[in-house]
Amino acid sequence: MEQNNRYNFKIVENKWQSFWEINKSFKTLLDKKKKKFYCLEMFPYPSGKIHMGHVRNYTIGDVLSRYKALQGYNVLHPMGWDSFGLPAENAAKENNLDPKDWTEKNISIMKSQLKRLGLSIDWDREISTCSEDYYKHQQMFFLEMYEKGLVYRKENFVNWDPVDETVLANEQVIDGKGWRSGAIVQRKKLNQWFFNISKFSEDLLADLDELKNWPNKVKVMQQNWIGKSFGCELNFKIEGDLPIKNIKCFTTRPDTLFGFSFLAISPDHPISKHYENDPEFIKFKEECSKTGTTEESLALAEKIGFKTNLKAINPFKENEKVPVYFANFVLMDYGFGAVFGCPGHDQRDFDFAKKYNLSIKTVVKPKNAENFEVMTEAFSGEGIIINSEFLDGLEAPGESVLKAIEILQNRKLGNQKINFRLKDWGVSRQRYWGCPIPIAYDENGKIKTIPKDNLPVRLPENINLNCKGNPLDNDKNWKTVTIDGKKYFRETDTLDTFVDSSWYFLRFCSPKNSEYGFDFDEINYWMPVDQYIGGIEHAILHLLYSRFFMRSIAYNNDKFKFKEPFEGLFTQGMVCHETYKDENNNWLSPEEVDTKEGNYFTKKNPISKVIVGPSESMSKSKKNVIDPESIINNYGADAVRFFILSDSPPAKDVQWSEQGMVSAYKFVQKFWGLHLKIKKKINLKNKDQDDEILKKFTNQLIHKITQNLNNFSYNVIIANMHETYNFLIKYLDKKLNSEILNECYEKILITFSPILPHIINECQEEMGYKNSSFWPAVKKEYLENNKIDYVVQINGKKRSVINADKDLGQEILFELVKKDKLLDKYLKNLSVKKIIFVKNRLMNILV
RNA sequence: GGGCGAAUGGCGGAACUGGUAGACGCGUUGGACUCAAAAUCCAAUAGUAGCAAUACUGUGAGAGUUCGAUUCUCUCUUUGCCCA
Repeated sequence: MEQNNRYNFKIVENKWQSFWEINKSFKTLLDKKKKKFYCLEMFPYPSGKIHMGHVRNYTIGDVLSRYKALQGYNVLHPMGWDSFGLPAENAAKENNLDPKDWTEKNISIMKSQLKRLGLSIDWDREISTCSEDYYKHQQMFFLEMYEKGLVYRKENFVNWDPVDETVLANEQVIDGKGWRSGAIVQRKKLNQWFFNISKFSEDLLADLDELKNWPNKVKVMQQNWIGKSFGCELNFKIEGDLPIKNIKCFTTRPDTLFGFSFLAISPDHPISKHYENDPEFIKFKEECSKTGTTEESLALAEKIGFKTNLKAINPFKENEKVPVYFANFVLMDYGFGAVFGCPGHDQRDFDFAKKYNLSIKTVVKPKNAENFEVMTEAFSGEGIIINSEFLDGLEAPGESVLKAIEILQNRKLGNQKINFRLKDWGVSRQRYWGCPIPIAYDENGKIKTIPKDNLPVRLPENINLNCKGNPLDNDKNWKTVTIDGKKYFRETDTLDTFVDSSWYFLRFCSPKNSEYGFDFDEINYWMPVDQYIGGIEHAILHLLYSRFFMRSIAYNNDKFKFKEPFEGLFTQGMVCHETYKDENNNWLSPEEVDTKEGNYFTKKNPISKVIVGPSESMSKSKKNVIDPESIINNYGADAVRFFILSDSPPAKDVQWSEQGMVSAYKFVQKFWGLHLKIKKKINLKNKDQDDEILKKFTNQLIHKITQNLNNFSYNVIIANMHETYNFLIKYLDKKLNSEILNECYEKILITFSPILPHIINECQEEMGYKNSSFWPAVKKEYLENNKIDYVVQINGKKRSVINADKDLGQEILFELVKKDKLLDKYLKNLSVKKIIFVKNRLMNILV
């Protein structure tokens, strides 16, 4: 029965997906004889369903994995689940479920969705961070790091949501309010666990240079985040009514000390204990605690201060004494919690000085300015030092800073110092659904590590989540533990989920190892990740934490043969869609919107108009999402893969387009038609003539696709595929040599297979191609043409194209130029002044 | 304010180390097939002038280097991201 030649993707895709699953086609084993390639995409959070961002991310990785496998690499391409985290806990609360059940259900849905994309994943290596098999190793790492002194506990300020009674991450604080409760966030001091990431500041910064296959943008972002600054530690002498002799402070601009007009210290500075009982100060501190802890919120908040009776002495001018203020814009954990105020040349200090009527001195002037004075705003640009005695005339901040430090050091008033912005990583979260911290406390609060044999510290089951504060803290039964016959209380904070994702790439190398998180033989073979692929939003935190984590577990351990976890990084753009709102300003999903002749209407109410907003990255809150599942159902995985790669380079955002999707679908259908035609032609067994044109086309195609794969120009590969179709469908009308066609077609199919694995496998099977597992080599002789289109320019303008033999000399080509009728009118009656000749390319004649 | 990028037809984008700008796709227009529509196929498609051959203009704006610049340099505009 002839099925009108239509390609049934449902049958074919299902057939090959089952084939891959049954045959474990993508299972990888350590094989030291083979060159390895570790391709990793950022693993998803199991939020319910996959979204288009996942489709794009995993398609890009899959194309690369399949290509590398065809090139003969032993490819590791695993997938897992970043499955601890707040959404599970919140969903469980709302629906009275167990976070574990909710998570596992989502995983099973998303796993089947990913399988339907036809990804070449070794599912035997699947891991899930919320499973005991995973987090028990993480607890082990925690204890090892604790032993090495890389983990510690200290009191620190956090964003506290007084309604939900929980700590909020900075990004969960929106306009100073809790993202869920809407309560005004407070600064609260809590005992927290910290990873000593700052110990590696210098190393993390310096090694960025080694990461040759990282986007420069990401390296710059990490550089800024680590924030190395060169400056000086000052020890101000203090006079006043308190038993305080000195206050330490860090500054990058000691050259502006002659503009010193106040000393600002953090409200949390140790000195504050002398004001604990002062009602005015308590009021002030309360006011300060309303400001968040982010640098941004501090920068935007109004500068307020509390004046002490202390005076700080200017180290350069012993007789000059300035007031000391507590100020809300000074953070305790940067520098020493104190900054010297130079209002003339720092905007924050300027604002503060204006408010409290402090003097504003000009000590730097722009290079070419005369009689310069700071008036309405601080001048923080480069310039020349003035009004500063021995520093006058120096270029600021270059030589002036060095000179100032030199003098301060000579006078024993300060020391050169490198300061980092990077702060230690607070990993405590007052949450249930996370990895328990393997620590307990005795009755006096003394720390007791849980013995390694007692790991894992399991999360309790059937817990009441609808309590205030941390559910683990409320579970008295779980909380108490007996170790060596003695009673202890467990740490009830769990680890930040960024810890989970800081080593999962190691776990993929040895996913089943129950003794330890990984096997050294295996990680030293597979690691580092050759190509890591994910969104730019993780440019700083996740990538920096992972780099830190690698260093910390390899600290004092020489078994690691690599240092950086990710050799290559690729950050893909987002998938965008127009946004829609109805007349009442409610977001509308694309399915609710109808379009007629360029006008948009809601489907429910065809009279009401739709307001079309800009195209933005797909997000549930704006409802501008397209569900991958229904798209795969309608068009098939191959077509979805083809479309998601087609319109934009992978590094840039891509615009979702229904028409583009349809066109991708049509391509798959058209290709099947082409395949049937080719098959017929090959069966004709016509062997009469040679076919250099087809050979040349095929070789050039392989060359182009190979290059485009190497450059992540996947959108251009899609164009190459269209070109191939356009070429072949016409070319088939000619009389062809079946053998050559067969040979070329086999190669063409291989080059298409990373993008369209299902239909290409089907074609290959139909043709009986058995040796399709190697990426075809290019025959160089076909890359260069025997005939060349020489461009002829007159005075730099293209006037004609002459098709002639390759490697022609200038004289011979010029003879051809003279015969060219198109060029007659330009050359007639004019003398040739000069000829520029580029071999095999062009001739530019100046007349 | 500082740092890093980006800007090419109606749209997404292509162009190897400076050498035919606009590949490929979408959209649009015209045509074929059809009672009709969809689908499919064919053709055209940067702008201006022209029946046409063709000519001129054209890669955010302006300058520069060069025989020749989307590509290199400088200034500016707009815009995105990161940091403050």
